[in-house]
Amino acid sequence: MNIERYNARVAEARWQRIWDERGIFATRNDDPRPKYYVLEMFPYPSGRIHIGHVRNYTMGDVVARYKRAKGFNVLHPMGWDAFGMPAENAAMANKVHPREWTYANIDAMKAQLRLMGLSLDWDREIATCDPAYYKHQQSMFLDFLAAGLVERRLSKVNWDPVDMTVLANEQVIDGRGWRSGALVEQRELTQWFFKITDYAEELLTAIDGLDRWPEKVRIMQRNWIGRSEGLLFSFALDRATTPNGEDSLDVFTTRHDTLFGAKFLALSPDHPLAAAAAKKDPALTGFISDCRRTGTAQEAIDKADKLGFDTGIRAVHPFDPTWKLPVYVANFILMDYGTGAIFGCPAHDQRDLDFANKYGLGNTPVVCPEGQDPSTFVITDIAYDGEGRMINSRFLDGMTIPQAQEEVARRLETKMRGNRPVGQRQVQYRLRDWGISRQRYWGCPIPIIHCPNCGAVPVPVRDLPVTLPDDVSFDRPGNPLDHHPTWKHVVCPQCGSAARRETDTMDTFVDSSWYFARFSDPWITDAPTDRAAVDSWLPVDQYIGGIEHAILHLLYSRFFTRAMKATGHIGMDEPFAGLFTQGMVVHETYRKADGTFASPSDVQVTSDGETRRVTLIATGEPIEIGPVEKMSKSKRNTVDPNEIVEAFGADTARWFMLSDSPPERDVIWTEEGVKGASRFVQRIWRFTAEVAALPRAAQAQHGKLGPKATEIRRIAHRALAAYSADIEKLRFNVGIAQVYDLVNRLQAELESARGDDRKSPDPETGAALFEAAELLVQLIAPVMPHLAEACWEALGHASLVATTPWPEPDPALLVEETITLPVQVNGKKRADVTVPRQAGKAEVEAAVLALDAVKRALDGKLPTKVIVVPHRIVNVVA
RNA sequence: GCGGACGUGGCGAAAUGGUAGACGCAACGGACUUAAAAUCCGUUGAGGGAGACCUCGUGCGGGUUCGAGUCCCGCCGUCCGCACCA
Repeated sequence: MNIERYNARVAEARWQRIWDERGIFATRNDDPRPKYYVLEMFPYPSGRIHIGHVRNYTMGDVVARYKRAKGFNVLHPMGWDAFGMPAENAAMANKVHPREWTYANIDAMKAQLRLMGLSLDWDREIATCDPAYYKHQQSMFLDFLAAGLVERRLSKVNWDPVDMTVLANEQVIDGRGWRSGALVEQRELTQWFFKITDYAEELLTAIDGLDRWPEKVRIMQRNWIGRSEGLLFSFALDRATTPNGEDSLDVFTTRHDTLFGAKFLALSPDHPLAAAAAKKDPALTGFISDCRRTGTAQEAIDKADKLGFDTGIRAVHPFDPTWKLPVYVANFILMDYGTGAIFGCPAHDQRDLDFANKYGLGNTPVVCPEGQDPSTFVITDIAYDGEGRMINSRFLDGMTIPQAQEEVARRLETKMRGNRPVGQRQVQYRLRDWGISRQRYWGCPIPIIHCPNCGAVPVPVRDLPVTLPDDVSFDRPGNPLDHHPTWKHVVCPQCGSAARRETDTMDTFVDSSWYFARFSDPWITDAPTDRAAVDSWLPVDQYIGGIEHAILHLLYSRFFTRAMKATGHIGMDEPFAGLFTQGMVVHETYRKADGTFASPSDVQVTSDGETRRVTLIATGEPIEIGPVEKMSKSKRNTVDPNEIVEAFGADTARWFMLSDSPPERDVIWTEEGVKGASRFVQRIWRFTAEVAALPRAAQAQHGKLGPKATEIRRIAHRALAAYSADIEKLRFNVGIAQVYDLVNRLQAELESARGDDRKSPDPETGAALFEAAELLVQLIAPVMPHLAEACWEALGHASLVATTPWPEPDPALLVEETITLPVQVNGKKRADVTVPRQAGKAEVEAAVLALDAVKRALDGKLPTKVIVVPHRIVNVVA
């Protein structure tokens, strides 16, 4: 029999067209079946899809297709995170308008995505740069403003001098802009902030409920929020020493137990008291500006010495009015954590110790480790931050750290200075409010008008959206909206006087903080969400994306969902019930003799026995194989999804993406692996065609099937059960191994049924193989949907496998009457024993002890114990 | 510094405390073919043995257990995140 090779290119186009024509992936909100919302993080329209997108969307698509077959009403939408700086950079470089550039990219990428055969509901496609989308973002901004969740304040900001914009703290990596890589400067600007810190505690505690999130991400979020409990208290200052008669200084500490080990106080260089003191002391002014210079450079922070400047101010110890402490300005104190001032206890904090040693301030240990003699406990270069008992601490002596903390807190809370207590317990967070103002054109305009009389006035809702002007120039750096001749000149909606439009746009992280909600009903025009739709679809059941969004995007989305709830746009707190972070696609690097890199598509890999050799196709030049690395333009180790689809088909790419590595781990893209997947495509096609041609008995009469047919059915149904469980758990690589194994076994059954003379199997076996082939096709359908349709058709079906319910394994086939157990003697495997499934312990034991191999292993010794783990293993102990 | 993950054949990897290495890749041997491609069959952790089999083996050292890749303690190594957070 001559079976034509499966032509992926022709078949894939055909089935994509058929799916399209029948509209089978369009999702209805009024579908009564249980919902399932699967979402992959939407892409930035950079121009071409990356192989990493292929991995991401394949995973989502497998889940979507599987859940659809399982009877769920599946929402699987796609959109575009379409605002952002690359569009402006392109505008500057190529004189193309950001809108044109963006939409051209969207068109190109959409065409690429379509080639992947993803079961997406394109009717719900959204782009965040569409006024129909950002209109609602503006209205929610105003709602948040009204609800007190937005604030405008003068703030020191991270200024990226290359991109000429403000960056969130999270966008500053090692002191450099996350996109430009430029050294970030500090500037003071008036900025809009979302008050995410109002939700710090809730965002933290709710992490406990995110039980389908990776533990890694949950920990990262916890650390980012950075809760710590401590004591806020004030030192009295010796007014004779302060610049303007200031009489107290607030500090925050988590180690109030060490108060009797205090040797100094330290202020941030940005602290108001430091500024006041600097006005009277030029040397201090110089010191402070030195601190600012080293402040942002990345390595400087690691290696910078602890530097301080004695202000001459003296503070009074809260438990001893005669005990005076020097107040320094120190370069390692952060203004935006706590109060921007600390007390230093050198014996029990390494930074304080470094500082004290440098300035000769000494140290007094106040916590002595258990078992150590306090009189010999001395601190020199290494601070002690472990547990122990209090020493040298007057009324605290002998207490544990928690006891001492409690005692100090209690005393300072009850001690009054003036009409307020000296201290109070406080919770501090590292999390800071989210500054969203960006001095860019290609973003969502902030709907505010600045009026000289009325201040910052919201744009009336009837005037939304505030749209971006089209006629902008990118000839000079800075914000084109600000340069625009007319756009910002408006009248105040309240008093009618000449006013100025806010020219800042929103951080693009705002755009991506609610798109998942918009997909629930992207058509509604008078509100961001339809409450019935959004509350029925959300939370997203399975969200899939890269680990790089573990903090920012996910935390912002969690905040935004709460803010939307507070303003009536959604009915829940958490947007993503299940989260999966997939690994990257990595590739070998190829380095030419001249040190430059060669692209995988320009080289040929050959293997002569032991060693793999790589040569440049064009010249035959030998190439050095470098380490496997993240794909990047600079290393040229990228592969183009289009080329892969062209050469092998989307199904092959999809299959390979999931087959080689666990999905959370990086997968190495190899030409050999892709070819292996491609071979398997042909193998399934051939097997299915062969089975379709077999004579087969009519269905049913399973009850009296012969052993051969029963075994075939058993193989198939077991694979079905195991595979389904693997897909449920997103263990795609293991599931795929099941499929390989299934085909191997079925092929072997087919060959053995044919016998040496290549005769056709009997009709009963043919029917069993046919059923097995049907199951096989259904199993592969989520991963290789086009091939599955083609095979399904070859098996004689007029229906689409994409709309066929997921098969259920026959429970009777999952158990056998006899089972084979491994037998161990003293923990080493010596034999197998086959016993009836229902065999009791005694029966199994007798069978095992009768085995020759067991007798031999026992070597005449008597067994002292026989452990029978039912259906698992037997261990004979002698 | 703090936090986390990981360490299994030549490679990617499997393995509810229960037969370590499923499955794939690569490699080797063979079949088919004038030949190649494609396909199919076999071998493939290390060592020993003609063979049935035996010994060793999951980074290192201990421990718990009838039984440990898996659990506990202590090291070593690699990767990731955060980082002067009081």
